[in-house]
Amino acid sequence: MALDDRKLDVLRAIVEDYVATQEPVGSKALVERHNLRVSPATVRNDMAVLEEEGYIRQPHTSAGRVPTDRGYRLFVDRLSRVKPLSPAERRAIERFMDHAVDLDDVVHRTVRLLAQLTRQVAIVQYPSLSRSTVRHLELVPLSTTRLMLVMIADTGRVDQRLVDLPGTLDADDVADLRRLINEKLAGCALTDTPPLVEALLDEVAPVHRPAMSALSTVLLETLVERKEERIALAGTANLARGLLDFQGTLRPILEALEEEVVLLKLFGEVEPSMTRVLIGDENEIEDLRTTSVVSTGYGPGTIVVGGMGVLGPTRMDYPGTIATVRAVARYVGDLLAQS
Amino acid sequence: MALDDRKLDVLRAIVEDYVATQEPVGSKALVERHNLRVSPATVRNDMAVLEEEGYIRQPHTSAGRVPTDRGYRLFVDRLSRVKPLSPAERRAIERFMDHAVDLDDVVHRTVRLLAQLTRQVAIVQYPSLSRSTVRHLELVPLSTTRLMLVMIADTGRVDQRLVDLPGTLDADDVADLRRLINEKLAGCALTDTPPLVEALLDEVAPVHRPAMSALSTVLLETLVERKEERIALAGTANLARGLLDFQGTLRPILEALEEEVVLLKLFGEVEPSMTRVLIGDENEIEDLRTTSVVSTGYGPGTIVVGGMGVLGPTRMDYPGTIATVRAVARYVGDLLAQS
DNA sequence: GACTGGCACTCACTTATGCGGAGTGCCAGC
DNA sequence: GCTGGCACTCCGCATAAGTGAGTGCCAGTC
Repeated sequence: MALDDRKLDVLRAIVEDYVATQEPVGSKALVERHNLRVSPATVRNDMAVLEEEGYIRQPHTSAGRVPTDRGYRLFVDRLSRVKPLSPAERRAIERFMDHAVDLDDVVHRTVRLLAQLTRQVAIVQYPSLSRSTVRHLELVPLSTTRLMLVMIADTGRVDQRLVDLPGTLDADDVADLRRLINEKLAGCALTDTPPLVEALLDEVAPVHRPAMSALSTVLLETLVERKEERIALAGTANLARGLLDFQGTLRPILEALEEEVVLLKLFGEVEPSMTRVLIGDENEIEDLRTTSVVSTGYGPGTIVVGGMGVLGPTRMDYPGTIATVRAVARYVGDLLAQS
Repeated sequence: MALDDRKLDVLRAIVEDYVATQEPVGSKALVERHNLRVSPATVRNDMAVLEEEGYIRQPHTSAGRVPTDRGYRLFVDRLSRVKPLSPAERRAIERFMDHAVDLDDVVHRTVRLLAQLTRQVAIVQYPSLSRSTVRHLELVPLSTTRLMLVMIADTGRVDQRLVDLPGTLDADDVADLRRLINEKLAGCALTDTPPLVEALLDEVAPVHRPAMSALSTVLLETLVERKEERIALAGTANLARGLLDFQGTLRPILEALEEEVVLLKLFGEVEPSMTRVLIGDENEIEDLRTTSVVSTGYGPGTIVVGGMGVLGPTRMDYPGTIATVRAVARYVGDLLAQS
């Protein structure tokens, strides 16, 4: 059954009021606050239809109506326009982000900024190794039998690992190895490196085979296997604000948020410059079924190196949140493009 | 007024019962559960004295007694022995920590381990830069006018910063600079470096003065000013478990926990192998006055490179928590000593 | 003097009962 | 198809009464 325009208006009004007041909204209040040009009784009839279709529901008989997940979905898809950010917000983003000194700082600032602007929980994925390329590999001798391998990715991310050598190497040997691995690997996408690393063994002088072998093992681990993608989180205190939203469910939500693996799922398939909205039930993760997630990919230009987003009660200001997430993601993308 | 032994026994019993049940404890229940060899009436008299002295209090007339912060303090100082860890716990520590691959991993595992074992919020400070020494400085040319400075500390911690050069440098120039700064700075305690960095300017060929100047600015920032000490946090979900403990105060606590500056205060003056217990009111931080913090320093051998601890309701199992924090800190210290 | 049993009292917590109000569904009329 | 009117439902809140754990105090005992 098709919903006529007025019914959609009613739904929109219900969502907006409920989001604002957090209280079930009744027909009378509705006509007063929005200038629907009809009487409460008419609105009630519309509401009955909307309820039948599953877009709203009553917490109990003779209470006002509350949007269902399905109702929010319709609202997000068809009834709302993304609100442009206020100049103040734009300025806040610039002011806050422009002081970032390195990647770590960028990520930290981003996540805190998002949490602050949206007043929800913010989640930012560090630029993912698997989507970046090697900028430089550094070998630092710690002793004659021990190296530290430092990998610098083009996103600015730095990873380091210890390498225990089977034999000893002097400074010149290390320099040779350093030159060699950079020659072969610098500039490659991380995902392309494994065969190149294998090939390295043949390039090296026989004396250095064992060392190279130890090194390449660690290289592979660092470059590929170590998928362990990092996540930054902020604003969990905002969950406690809406205590009404999460009656007894706060605990499992906090627990889910501490599991990095779980969070990474949220960004599973972030698409370039696409904002994704996951509402309540739609969430794969059981414990997050009472929440909504607004997420997007980010990165320099059109490339996506990671995801960021916010998580809050299904009762959230979708247009505002979507706008904020997009704006921040774009800004961080530009920042990464510069460096 | 001195408290005789039995009164102390009563206090101990009250603390233990209250910690276990989370409910005000009455005189009758007390004699039943602990074999104090006296009647409830006698216990009541003792309780009256303890209350007068401020060690316990009644939530309301005709309720059982609850320990005050002062009561916990006495308990911790004089009435409890640190519980030895169970073999299972020891094994858990080893099993969990031995898979750590680098410093980041050590810290992450430590904080999660602590949270899990104590069922509280765990806080671990990354090995602090200011207490460590420079192991190696690396310069990586990103373009002819841009370098990445990577500092490796003896604790395994790695920091990086971008350096924009006023002019251009080729690979050999960079190599020269690298050699120079390592010659002068490697092995120094970070706190000792500022004068050495100043001196660097005179050591360098006049052509490279401007470059060195830019570099030394960043060096100073990285080595010293950048006190921004990092913190890892886990187990915030455990706060929600004791919802009874933190009625409306959960939000401010979560907020305080997100402020790294606040957390660092907790470790302000960690002392070597000293476990510090901060109970309720004793905490400097307003919002954390309803919580207790058990913290200790850690590091290789007797050196302290950072702090770790747990935070929970004042109603916590102090002997168990203290034992766990100590054991984990010692284990991590040993781990750092090895590398 | 220290401990005990007894007893009256206090006060949170629970259950029962009543009431007001917001909101609904339905219907007859325009 | 919209509206005003009306009876009905049920939540939320307040008041009232009952229950019980726990106390403070006192007089009595060892």
